[in-house]
Order: sequence, then C-alpha cells, then structure tokens
Amino acid sequence: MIAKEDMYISLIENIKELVTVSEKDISLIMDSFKPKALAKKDILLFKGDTSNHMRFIIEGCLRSYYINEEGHEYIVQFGIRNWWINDLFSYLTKTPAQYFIQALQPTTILQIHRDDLDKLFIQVPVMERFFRIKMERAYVANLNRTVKSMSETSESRYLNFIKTHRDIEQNVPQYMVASYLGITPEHLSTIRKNLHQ
Amino acid sequence: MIAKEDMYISLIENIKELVTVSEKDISLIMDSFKPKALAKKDILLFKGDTSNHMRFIIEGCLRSYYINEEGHEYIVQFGIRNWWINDLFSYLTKTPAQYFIQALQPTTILQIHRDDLDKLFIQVPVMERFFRIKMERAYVANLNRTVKSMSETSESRYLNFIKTHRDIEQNVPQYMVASYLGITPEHLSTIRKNLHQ
DNA sequence: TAAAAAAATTAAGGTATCTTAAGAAAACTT
DNA sequence: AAGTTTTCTTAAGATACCTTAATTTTTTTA
Repeated sequence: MIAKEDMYISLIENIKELVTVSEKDISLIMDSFKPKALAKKDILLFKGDTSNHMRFIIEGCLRSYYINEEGHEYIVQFGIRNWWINDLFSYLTKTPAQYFIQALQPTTILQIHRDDLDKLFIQVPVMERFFRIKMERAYVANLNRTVKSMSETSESRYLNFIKTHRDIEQNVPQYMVASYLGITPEHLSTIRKNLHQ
Repeated sequence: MIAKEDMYISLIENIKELVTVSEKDISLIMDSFKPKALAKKDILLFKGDTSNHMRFIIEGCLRSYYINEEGHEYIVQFGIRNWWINDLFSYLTKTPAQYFIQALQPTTILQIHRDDLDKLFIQVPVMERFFRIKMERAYVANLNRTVKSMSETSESRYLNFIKTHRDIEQNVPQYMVASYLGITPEHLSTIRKNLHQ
C-alpha cells in the first residue's frame, strides 16, 4: 500500500525523465490526476465503454486484451508500475473500446480525464512534448514487436520476453505470456520443456 | 512530375488537418523542409546509416524493410503520398538504422533535418502537437496490426489489406504484400487461387 | 520486338503450431 | 487442512503455412 503523498512522486519522476517542469507545473499536474485502486481481477475498462482517461500505473499489474468473435483472448499489452496503459483508440476518438483492461494484481493507478488533460496541455505546454515523446517510444516499441513476430521463432520470442520482462513474467500466469507472444499455452509449455532438456 | 510550388501544398494541408498554423508558421515550415527525388529502386535509407530526417511523401511509393540474419526480407511499412515514413528508432536515438527504406516507384519527398525540426518545435510550438497526434495515430494503427496478425487468418488479413489499401496494392508487387502480411508469396498465391474458386 | 529479368503460379513434401482432451500441479478459499 | 478453482503439462491427431523447385506470365531493357 502506498501513501498518498508518495503516489505522485513516481508520476512526476516519470514526467521529469523527458521534460523540465516548474513547481507550479507540478502542482497543476498533481491536481489533475486522481488515484484509483483496483483489486485483483477488477476490470478497469470494459470493451464497449469509452475510455475517458489517460492512466499511469503506480503499483501492481494490468493487462489489456482483445476477445474475437470466437471468444478467443489475445493480450495486447501488459502494464506494470511506471507504465502508461489505455485503449488509446477509444480515448482519442471517443468510440467504444475494443479492448478490456484488467488488474492482474492489486493495483493503484493515477488517471487524468481527457477534459483535464486538454486543459493541462494549455496550462503546461511542455506536456505536449512529454506525450509526443512517450508516443514515439510506444510506437517504436510496438513496431519492433511486429517485426520480431514476423521474423523470429516463438521460442526466440519467449526467451527474449523472459529476459527483458522478468518483472512482468513474475506477475502473470504463463498462459497470458503465451497469449501475448501469439501462441497457445500448450505450445509454450512444450517450448519450455524442450528448453530444459 | 510536380511543380516546386505545388509540392509544399500537400505538406501544409497535411499539417492543417490537425493543427492551426499562421502564414508566418507556414513560411517557417516551408523553409525547413527540403525536396528530394528518388528513382524507382533507389535506397533512401540504408540499414546501418543513421536516419537524420523526418520524411513526408509527396508522390510515389516506398517501403521500409528489415533483413534478418538468414537474409529474409520483412516489410515493416509501406508509404504513399501524404504519408510519413522513417526508421523512427534510428532518428530518435541517433543509432544505426535497423531498416532499409526504398522507393518502389519514382518518388518525391520533403524532408526536414533533426536539427531544423528541433528549431521548428521552438519557433512553431504547435508542431509538437502535430507530431504528438501523428504518433498517437501511428501507434494505434500499428497496435491494431499486431492484434489482427494474432487473431485473424492470413486470408482475412489479405482481404482486409486489399480493401483498405488498394492504392498501395496497385503500386507494389504481390510478393511484397505477402511479406507485409507475414506470409510467403507462394502462400498468398494459393490464398488468391482459393478466393477465385 | 526480342531477350532478359522479375514476378506469379503450381504442386509435393515438410514443419511449426493448433485443437482437443485428460491428468497433474499449484494456488486460492472456506 | 480439505475442497475448489486455476494453471500447467502431456500427447495424439489435425491444419495452416513453409520450403523447394520447376513452369508460366508479366514487365523491363536493349
């Protein structure tokens, strides 16, 4: 459990990694973001609802996932502390979300409503730059995921995942890692068996 | 062939779709972007070189592609008129490009050097917002590609591609469409045969 | 317009991954 | 601690897609 005073520290640190903000800016930012606590398995965003907030994870673990017509689940993204998570298309276009977002552990987030963020962009223009850089990085990371999923075997993608995301691997069941990698849990299980021999 | 005066019109229109710019802003923008012409098959960016420009396509068609250790090619992105194309990771981090960018048709682009864009962000701050929104959209589009590649059959992805990107399909060989979709040209050929029966 | 190069097709055999189903192990709940 | 639920494993059979290789078609070049 995190004290309310401490909660905003990681958000401000996250912003300060990319842009310079004054004390005045900081208090405007802190006033705009509201905390929200989630129990394990709580759904933060339902498919079909509109996402109206940008969300920063203070503590815990979440997943965003897609369910197709046949009822199969596909994990779009994981999120842990100091990550941002959203259905960005829904947020940007005010259309019904395509994805669910669910807490996989007890989780605390700080979220800002779209209207407040639009105000913040005017009051603290450097936040434009902050989100531009965040978006650039998210885009690059996802494009890399696309290329790797085309060019590498599932075994190599799994090895890379556990190497670079051990913190996530320890917080989510194995079948969700499989889903994120685009393979079945049974297949991941056989990959792991082959690795250990 | 496009007259020099007309070339900047599509760039300015592209910017005006998302943000409001003054006449002063427009002339600053126009001064910063330089035209470049490419013949079919010309390489705009080589793997290993650093990308130092943001690039807007006036006319023609390009692809960015990745070659893995075994020498297999994977198409990361296509670009046609009014699209932006780059190896963004290389540009942002000043590291050697992972991808090649090549003209697939005679092509004209407008490009801005990183140093000039950094200046432009200060002179015309609304350009921060422009690129933030562009990045948001690019991120969302690519995440959608990721989810579709996990959840849909290659036939359905092909049908969706020719429906939504007929302009690209008509400018690139079929084996490149296959590469973009993450399948072999032979397999795309059999998909097409099955469709026509 | 003939020759050369590039692109697309076809088909056979191979492999990675999926589906289904059942049982074992681990993690929660009362 | 026992019961329940969730997660992981194993294995057999099915299938989507790949590899290889040869042939045909289309496009480009001289």
